[in-house]
Formats: sequence, structure tokens, C-alpha cells
Amino acid sequence: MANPDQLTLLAAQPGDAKRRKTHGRATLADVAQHAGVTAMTVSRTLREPGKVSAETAQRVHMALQATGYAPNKSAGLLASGRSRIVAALVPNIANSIFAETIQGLSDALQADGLELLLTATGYSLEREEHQIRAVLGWAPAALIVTGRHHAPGALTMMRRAQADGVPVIEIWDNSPGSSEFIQVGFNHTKAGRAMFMHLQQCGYSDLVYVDSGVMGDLRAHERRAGFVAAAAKAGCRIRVVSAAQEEPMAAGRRVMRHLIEEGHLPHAVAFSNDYFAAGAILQAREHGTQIPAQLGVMGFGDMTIAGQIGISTLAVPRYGIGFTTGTRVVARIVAQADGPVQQEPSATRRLSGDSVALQLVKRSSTRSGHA
Amino acid sequence: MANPDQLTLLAAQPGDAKRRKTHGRATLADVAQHAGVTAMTVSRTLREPGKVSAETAQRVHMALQATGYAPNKSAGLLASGRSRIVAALVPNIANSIFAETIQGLSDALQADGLELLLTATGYSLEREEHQIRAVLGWAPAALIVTGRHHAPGALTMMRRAQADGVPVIEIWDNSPGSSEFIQVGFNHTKAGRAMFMHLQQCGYSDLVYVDSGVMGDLRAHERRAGFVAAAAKAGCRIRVVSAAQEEPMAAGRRVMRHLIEEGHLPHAVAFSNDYFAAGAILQAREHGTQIPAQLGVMGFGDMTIAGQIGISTLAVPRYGIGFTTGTRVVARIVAQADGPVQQEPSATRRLSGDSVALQLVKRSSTRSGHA
DNA sequence: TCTATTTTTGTTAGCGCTAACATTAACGAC
DNA sequence: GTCGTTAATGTTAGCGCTAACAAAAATAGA
Repeated sequence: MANPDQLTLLAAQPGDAKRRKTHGRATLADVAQHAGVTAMTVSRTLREPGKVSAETAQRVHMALQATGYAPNKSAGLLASGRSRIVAALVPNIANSIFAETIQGLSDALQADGLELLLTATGYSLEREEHQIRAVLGWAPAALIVTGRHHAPGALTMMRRAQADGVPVIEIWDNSPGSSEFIQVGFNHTKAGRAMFMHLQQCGYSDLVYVDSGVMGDLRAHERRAGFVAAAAKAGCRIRVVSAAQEEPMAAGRRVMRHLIEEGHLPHAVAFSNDYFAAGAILQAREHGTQIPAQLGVMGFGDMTIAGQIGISTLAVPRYGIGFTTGTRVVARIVAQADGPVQQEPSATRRLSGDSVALQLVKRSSTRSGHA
Repeated sequence: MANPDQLTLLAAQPGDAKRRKTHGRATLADVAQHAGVTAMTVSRTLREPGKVSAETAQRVHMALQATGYAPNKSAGLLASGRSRIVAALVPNIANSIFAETIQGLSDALQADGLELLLTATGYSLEREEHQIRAVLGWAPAALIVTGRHHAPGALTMMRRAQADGVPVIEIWDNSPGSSEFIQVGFNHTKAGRAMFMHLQQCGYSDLVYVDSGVMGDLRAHERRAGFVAAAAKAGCRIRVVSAAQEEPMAAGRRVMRHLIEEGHLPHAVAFSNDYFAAGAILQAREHGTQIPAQLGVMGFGDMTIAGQIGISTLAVPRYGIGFTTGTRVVARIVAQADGPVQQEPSATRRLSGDSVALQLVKRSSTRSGHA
């Protein structure tokens, strides 16, 4: 090939009326011409270096350098059907809970050069469904969603994706048997129960549980339900309060103020997150209420502030959930790329999920022993 | 080929010897066949509804429903050269500063159905360059980077992108004249100066400035430099301390402990972020040091905790930077799509940047008046 | 009525890349 | 030397979609 006449013809050809406006950037063909090889060889040099001779590879690399080539990912994706995009859907990003998970995910993915397409669902299953549909258009290498509850249409798409070999992972949940997807997270009902058990062990029996009352936060509902059910079963007095949906520490303050002004303090208050608890403790201190002598307080999440203010809490590996998820995704994708070795052709091979461990952190906001 | 099923398949469709494995999902052609029209008509129904008759549109919509069509975005992108992806690069995600900016960006983009491709640079210009190259392969509708400092190669790519009509926006900075790109942010040197000026107005003249010492955080360096320069010029005693790179509140505590143990307290300490300041104040309280009577403290960022603990701070519209950026991007992209109307053909039309306003928040950690 | 528009739909040819197959060069084994 | 075998490169034909143009149908104008 490389027929000079043809090249000239092509170059000079004024007749290509229907030619589309090209993007202007260097293409594989440009690089190939520069290196005196075909586009395919350049493509191979980039993706399968082992299959190209050292000498050719060097020429190609020089040409890559010279042309400033940057691959057109959509063309690659269209041709190969594989992308290196990982799509992740979380309720929101600003919430430091998910922010850290995303950071962990991002860190793990970057190690292997995977890209992160991120969307915020705002705790809406409807938006989630919409966004799943959108991101699936990119043929992602993996799909990560939050929680195990999804709209019917979303479920259908997730199933289909999984059937197509795309790992679908539910993060921040782990309820074996309740889901057909890989899960990396923990059981929220148990978490709520664990919170109660700590307070019970401290000897508190007149309890208040405070959470945010965000409608769509199913996991928060489960934690609350777990707490309440355990408390009721144990014969404790239990009251549930929904904090207004405002800035969490301020909300915690408000709840505490109400409690104190009511005149009748419970034995202990459990908050669905440490920011609530932190605000509450600051408020209590200002009122001169002794913690934990007059009132036990516990939070959830082991956020930074819990350690600083001395809040007993249930620690959740926020970063770890993301990092573990990312690591699994990378492993799966690498395995897929390296060799489509059918390890267990007989059974549907499924990646199992991960139950991340929660840990109770006892600090000065709850009594240390039995009452 | 030994597979009988495959043989049957091949026999059923004899013409396509070299056929590639298709993704299995419905394509435009499938929908078109179902609706009794051509693929082009379906495409138009989706993208330019006005150009399709009502009756046809309905038939198409039914077919879309029936086939469960989901567009293949890479094919669309490859054919059109336009994507609805916005690429954003931030130093990190977990840091609540950027998390909120990303949330704002995400919120603004979702209003118009734009997608967010997010990467974390970890304050490394090298990684930034690498990631810019990667995301540009998706022909993003806009490129958002953090700050105005970039590796030479990154700059080249950013210029090229801008020349190609892709809006390139630098967030978290605003230094008119120093950049050829749109900026949405503020001037960090001025911010540092503003912090000093507050302390000066309070009458403090023996100062300590504490920041994290993260090597790549050029903006933090600028704030510190601005503070130090202003302080020096005003003849104040000024000392700079780098907090260890650990959990910020703990670092703040450590710094404060050192300061107190040294025996000689300065008049006031400025921290490069509110978490440092919060930790410091908690520590000081435990030592019985009176704030602000014995020691003034100020932070930066107006994070939630600053309001809760009563820290004077310089408020930064974290969410706003993201939201404004997103809004601008949307406006630009919509304008591009609606009509390529050359509004000012004579001059290079550039979107101007936004200097977001910082606001000093005076709280109980600094004296309210002159000394 | 018949032409001049406008609206609606169809046809064609890629976008830049890669899977699959085809070809050629290189290397031994006998 | 001949033949198989492997390694290295080339050729062809799309992936699914849309820009650009072309044709047909509907509408209007006289």
C-alpha cells in the first residue's frame, strides 16, 4: 500500500463534497502514516504491545509523540464494545459519608486507569432509574448503585447489565439473600440494633432516637426500625424524633434544646449521625447538662467530629466501602481483559459481596459500664 | 464453530459471514423497524421532535417503549462529535470543600441532563495532565479544572480544547490577567490578606499562621503568602506553622497544645481551614485558655463547625462555585446547540469569569473591636 | 389547476476505531 | 531445500449513530 499516487489523489481530491468536518485532532491513521505503518499496527502498539516488534513499536511511539495523538474513546468504545468507565450513583456527593466513599472508589479505580462517571440521585429512585438508563448508554465496565432498593425499571436494567457481564454492585448495604447483585456494605437493621444494644449495655432504658426524616433514605429508615424494634423488644421506653432537614449540627442543637426545655430528659439519645450528636452535645454543654451523667448520647458513622467531641458512635468504613468496591471492580475487569477463562462453566459464577465490619466506638458521651 | 447453535445462527442469517457480535441491545434500527419508519426518523424524534409529525412521533414512542431502547452514546458521540459530558478535575473529593463544589456542579448540570466525568488529581499537576488527556478523549462539552496552575502539557491541551470551542473553566481561583481561561473563584492572595486584616482590626499584632503544608496546594500557599506579606508590611510579628498532614481537627489540637506548652502565646492564630481552628479551640478550652480573651483564633472556609463552635472565619461559597460553574457551562452549551449565532464576529468572544465574593464572618473567637 | 414553497421522511456515507480474518516474513526441524 | 509453525503486519468490514443531501408528500399561492 502507501501508493503515492493514491495518497496524492486523496489529498488533492476536491470532490469529497460529503466529507464531514473532522475533529481536527490526530487520528490513528495520521499516526500510522507518520510511522509508515497501518492504523491497526498503531492500535496494537497501544493496546497489545507484546504483539508488535520492538523496532516498529519505537517508530510508532515517536509518531505518537510527534502527532500528539489522543485516542478517540467513543470510537474505541463503539468498535470494541468495552469501555473503561465505571458509573457510580450515590444519593449525594456533598454528604461527607458518600464523599469519602467516592474518594475511595476513585483512588482504587485510578490505580488501573478506570474512569468514574458520577451522578447524584438525591435519594430519588425515579432519578436513579433515569440516570441508570443514561449511564448504561456508555456501556460502562461496571455499575455501582447505592442500596438495594430500586425502581422496577431500574432493576430490569441492572439485571440486563449483569446478564451482559457488567458487574453491578450495590454499596452501603449488605443483606444476603435480598438481592441478586454484589453488595459491599453492611446491614442497616443490624446497625440500628447494635446502637440500641450499646445503650442498653450502658444501662439506659428510656431512649430517644433522632434521625433526619429524609423521605428517600431507606437505609436510615432501616437503622431506625432496627433500633426501635430492638428497644421495644427489650421493653425500653422509646421515642422517635425527626430532626428538621437543615444543617445537621444545628438540627442536633435544636433537638437537644427541645428535650431540655421539655423538662423530662430521657436516659439517652441516639442520633442517626454524628453531626446531629455533636450539635446536641454542644447545646447540652451550654445548658450545663452533664454528659453522660445526666444524659447519654450516641451517634453514628464515626465522623471526625465524634472523636473530637468524644461521642460514642458506630464506626462505618466509609472510605473502605468505596475502596473495596473499586478494588473488586478492577479485579473483575482485569480478569475479563486478561483471559475470558471460564473458571466454572457449570455454575453461574458470581462475585460474592462484602460485608464490611462496623465497630462500636465507646467515648465519653455514654456511660462505660452497666448502670 | 463446533457449536451447533452457532451453526444454526449462521445458517439462519447466511449473508453475514464477518458479522461482529452485537451488543444485544435494541438499536435505532430495531426501533425503526418496529415503528415502520427509518432509523433517521427515530433519531430525529429523539433529538429534534419538532421536525417529526405528531402521528409518526407517537408510533415511534410506542416502538421505543416496546423495544426498551437505550441510545448508544458512543455511537452518537462518534457520529456527531458532540458529547454531553462535562469533565471535572479536582484535587480530591472527600475534602468537604470540593465535595460541595462538586455537588453544586452536579446539581446545575443535571438540570440540563449533562453528565459528569469526575477525577481526583491529588494536588498533582502531573496527574492532572494525564487525566486531562484521558478525559479529552471523550470530547467533553466542557472541561473544568481546579486552579490556574498547570503542567505545560496540560496547558497545551487546554488551549487546544478552548480553540475547539470547548469551554475550559478554572475553578477556585480568580486572578484576572493571569489566565487565558474562564475562572470562577476568588483571589487567594487577597483572601490571605483579608484574614490578616481582620486580625489586625481586632488589634492583634503578634500572629501565627497555620496551614496544612500539603505540597501541591498552590492556593493554600497563596493565601499564606498573602497573609504573611500583609502582616509583615504592617509590622506585625508573624510566624508560620505547618500542621502535620493528618486529620485536620487533630492537627489543630496538636498545634494548639504546642503553642500553649511553649508558654508564650501569640495574640492570635489564623488557621488555613476551620477544622484546624475547631480542633485548636477545643484543645484550648480543655486547657482553660480563654478565647478570645487570651488568644484570638480565626479559620477559613466557614464550614459548618465554625458556626457551631463560634469561629471567626472567611466564608467561601463552596457550593456556589460549583453551581455557578455548572450554570455557565449549561448556558454555553445550550447556546451552542440552539444556534451557532455569531454574536460578535469581530472580536474573539469570550465568556468572562466570575469572582465570587468572600465574606468575613465575625464570631466569638476573635475580639469584636479594636484593642 | 399547476407551480413554489414548506414539511416530512428517506438515502448515503462516513465518524475513528477494533474484531476477525488474510497475508507475509521469520524461524527451525528434518 | 521443503514444510509446518509462529510472529508480525495488513485488509476488510463493520460498531450504531448522525450530517448532509435527496426525494416525496403536504401545503399554499396564484
